[in-house]
Amino acid sequence: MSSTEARPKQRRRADAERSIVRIVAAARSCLGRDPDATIDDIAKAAGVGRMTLYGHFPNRAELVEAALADAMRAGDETLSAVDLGGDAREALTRLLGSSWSLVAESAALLQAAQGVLPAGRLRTLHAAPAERMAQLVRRGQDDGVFRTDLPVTWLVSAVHYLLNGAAEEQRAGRLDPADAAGVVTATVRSVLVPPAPGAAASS
Amino acid sequence: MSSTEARPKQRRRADAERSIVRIVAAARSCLGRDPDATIDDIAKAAGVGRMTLYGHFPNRAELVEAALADAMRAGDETLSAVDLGGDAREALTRLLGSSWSLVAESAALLQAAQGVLPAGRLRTLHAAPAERMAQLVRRGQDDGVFRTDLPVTWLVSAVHYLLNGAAEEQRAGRLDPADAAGVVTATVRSVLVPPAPGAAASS
DNA sequence: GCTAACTCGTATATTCCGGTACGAGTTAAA
DNA sequence: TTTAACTCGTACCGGAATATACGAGTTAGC
Repeated sequence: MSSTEARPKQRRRADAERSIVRIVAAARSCLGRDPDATIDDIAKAAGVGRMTLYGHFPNRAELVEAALADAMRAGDETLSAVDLGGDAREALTRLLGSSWSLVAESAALLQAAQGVLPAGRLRTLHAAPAERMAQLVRRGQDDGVFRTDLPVTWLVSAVHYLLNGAAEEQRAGRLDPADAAGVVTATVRSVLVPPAPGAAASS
Repeated sequence: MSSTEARPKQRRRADAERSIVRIVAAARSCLGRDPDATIDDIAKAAGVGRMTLYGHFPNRAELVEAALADAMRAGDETLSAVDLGGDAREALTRLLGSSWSLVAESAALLQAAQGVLPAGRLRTLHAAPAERMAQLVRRGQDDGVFRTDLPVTWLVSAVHYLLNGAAEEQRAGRLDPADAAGVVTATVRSVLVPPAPGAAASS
């Protein structure tokens, strides 16, 4: 229910539309690098005056919300192209392959949003990709290839934390970007696949 | 090389000693809840004036460093009591059992430190527990019960992210504190134990 | 070409927080 | 008991960042 830019139908001049697009893009890029980039930084990166920015976004919170929403929308779009049929484990590999780059790009953005957005707002924002993953997990469970001894919500969260953690490692230079995707999928897979039955060490 | 409180040998009056202890404890508690608690909050929580605090810690950074160092020292102490012998998987369970509560308490503290401390400083601070875990992982690998297809540094990091993630889930009320420890160990175990050999779905 | 929408600089207010200055009162310890 | 260490309030400075005020110039769209 934001009053400014969340109206796609609202009549606006073409240049204003262009400005908004550039601002949101700049916000994604800047916040993707530094979670607490300043409004000024973003405006500069967008090639626009700070005042122009304020003309479209009443405050910082609504700006990062718009940026995050845009990133999620774009991400969900790419993800929707992934074929989730067939063996759930292979589908997982495909889904992660597409997800990884997206997460790596906007991990810091999410962190930025975390400090500004009203908590629950965040969850609704990335409910879509989370649900996509949850569905895949459930199907894998039904097919008997994914573990059922842990709650689905936790499994999805765990995947989320592993992805974001890997993004951080990569940004810190402790994880070679070339290996990253493979490492992530291998790790996540072993979280979802049921533990080897005979390998139990204790009760 | 800090000049204020990092001298255990320095002659100080008993009440000063007491103040410092209370301040550090308050810092751990406050920052453990809110990563950007203000200096004033901490002073109040310690039942001490802000000026007293500044009398012992020249600036915020050194305060959080002291708090983190104290938390790590205490943690490392408890962890050193854990028997890491025997089957590596059982040792892992024991180690996680002791680690979990510690992590859950000071997850936010670490986040606070992340934004203030000079990057590398952080790593040296919790080098001890990380090394402890790394050693266990390596031994498990040598014994053939832990996977060897991923770099040890990543495995340790992954465990770290899972622990902190679980702490966050618990704090958000999405993970029952009663189940948490079990869930965490089950998840971590499946990350470290080699993937079931026959279960591979694709190349 | 007229008008409203848009751009955008500068200047300023505000808020918050960290850190300093000063100084008086209090207490531990020789 | 004397002294130095410690406590601690109040007030202030400074920086950084968000947000507002004003007003002049520019441009899209009818």
